[in-house]
Amino acid sequence: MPPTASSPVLLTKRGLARQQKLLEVAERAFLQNGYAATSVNEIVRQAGGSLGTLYRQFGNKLGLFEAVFKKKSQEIFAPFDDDALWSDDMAKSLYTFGHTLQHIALSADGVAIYRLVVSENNLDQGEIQKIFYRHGPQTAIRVLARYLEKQMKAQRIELLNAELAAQQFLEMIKGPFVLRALFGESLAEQELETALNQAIMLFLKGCEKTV
Amino acid sequence: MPPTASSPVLLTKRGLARQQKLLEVAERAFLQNGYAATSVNEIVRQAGGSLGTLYRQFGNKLGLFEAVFKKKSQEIFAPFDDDALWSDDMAKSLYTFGHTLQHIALSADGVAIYRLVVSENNLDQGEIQKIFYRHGPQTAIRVLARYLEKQMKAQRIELLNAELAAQQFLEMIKGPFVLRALFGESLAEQELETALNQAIMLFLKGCEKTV
DNA sequence: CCAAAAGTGTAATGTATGCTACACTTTGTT
DNA sequence: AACAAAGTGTAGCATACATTACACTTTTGG
Repeated sequence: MPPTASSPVLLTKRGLARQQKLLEVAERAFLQNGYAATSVNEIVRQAGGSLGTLYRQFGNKLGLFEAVFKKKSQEIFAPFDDDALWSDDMAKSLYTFGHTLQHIALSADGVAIYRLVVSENNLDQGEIQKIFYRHGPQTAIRVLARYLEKQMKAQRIELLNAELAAQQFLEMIKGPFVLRALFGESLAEQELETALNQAIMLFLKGCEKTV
Repeated sequence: MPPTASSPVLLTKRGLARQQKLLEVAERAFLQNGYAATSVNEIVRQAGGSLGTLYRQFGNKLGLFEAVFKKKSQEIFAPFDDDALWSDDMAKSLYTFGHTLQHIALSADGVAIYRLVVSENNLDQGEIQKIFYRHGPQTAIRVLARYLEKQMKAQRIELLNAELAAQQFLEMIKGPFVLRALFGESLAEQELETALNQAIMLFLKGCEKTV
């Protein structure tokens, strides 16, 4: 019987310590090797404790994965709850937002999570992935889209579709690098900078109001 | 001993037929389920013939995968050998190029191959993936980049980096949809159209020469 | 302080996998 | 015709995996 909200598992001090250690080891394993290639026995061997504890706490392998996955995707996208980056200086706002996003999306953990999302979409009929998508990228997109809509209403720019434009901006600054990051190439900071600057230039000139 | 160029396997008529059937079945299996989740025994069961034949012809599972993978990625990116799409009407050229690319990259086979590339990069130290990247996306990028460079030399546009701009254009028109396509959502033609039009608008206005 | 629950350790179960072995039949070449 | 190579079918090997079982010790709450 997997643990649920209606029948939670009571943890001792030791059990809690074990749970955290399990999550920590499991995170490293899943991010490094993916879901299928990760062995539950190996996780327990590294984390200490017992197989029974893992199964009592997480139900099964998928339960453990979900726990790791939700925790990690929330951590990764936390920086976007900050509304302080936005001003009426569009170039500056786009720069700080873009710079943050680049370094999140292209970090080791970022690409590892991306690989998980793309790889394992037959686990829960893709439900886990959709949860990630809504908590993660979609949040970032929405923040930017709202900002762009405000600038549209203020007659400073014109666009066919603000939400789409937000996605397109994101893709311009990270898209060209994700495969390379996945292949393990190290990206020069200057490359990211150039992509960001060119994206901002194209974007601002491209949608400025032509009176 | 896996078959190589220096010691090829001689095929009978029956053997050739079996090879093609094996490739056909294996392609479907790999694209659908990925590398690890595909069973060699199951492939033989569906294709007919014998396990021994498969191993004599392809050496091992990875050899079969390579054969399928190279064949399929060449097929997919074949349309870009055509130079006839390019004229000095930039909007029109970008539109036809972009439309083609969208429908290749977001097709069922396109996203399936993409998933393989992202998922299984620990097989051959990622060599297979790099081969794909150079044969596939990089070809498309280069064609567009050359065109943009020509337009730059003709003083019609200005850019920091033509190759990068080409990648960014590609990402603008396909990036927002790849995850959704991977999740199995069906994309309305009109959405793609909007993305393409907005990308062209942003791009052309964004880099036009300001005299 | 004492039952009940939680944690531990190890072993076992069942299943699926890639791959090899082998005895046999079919095919191609001289 | 005959000989070697290629194809077939089945059976089996070795291994790895998730999951369960069980006998035992530790912790917790009344």
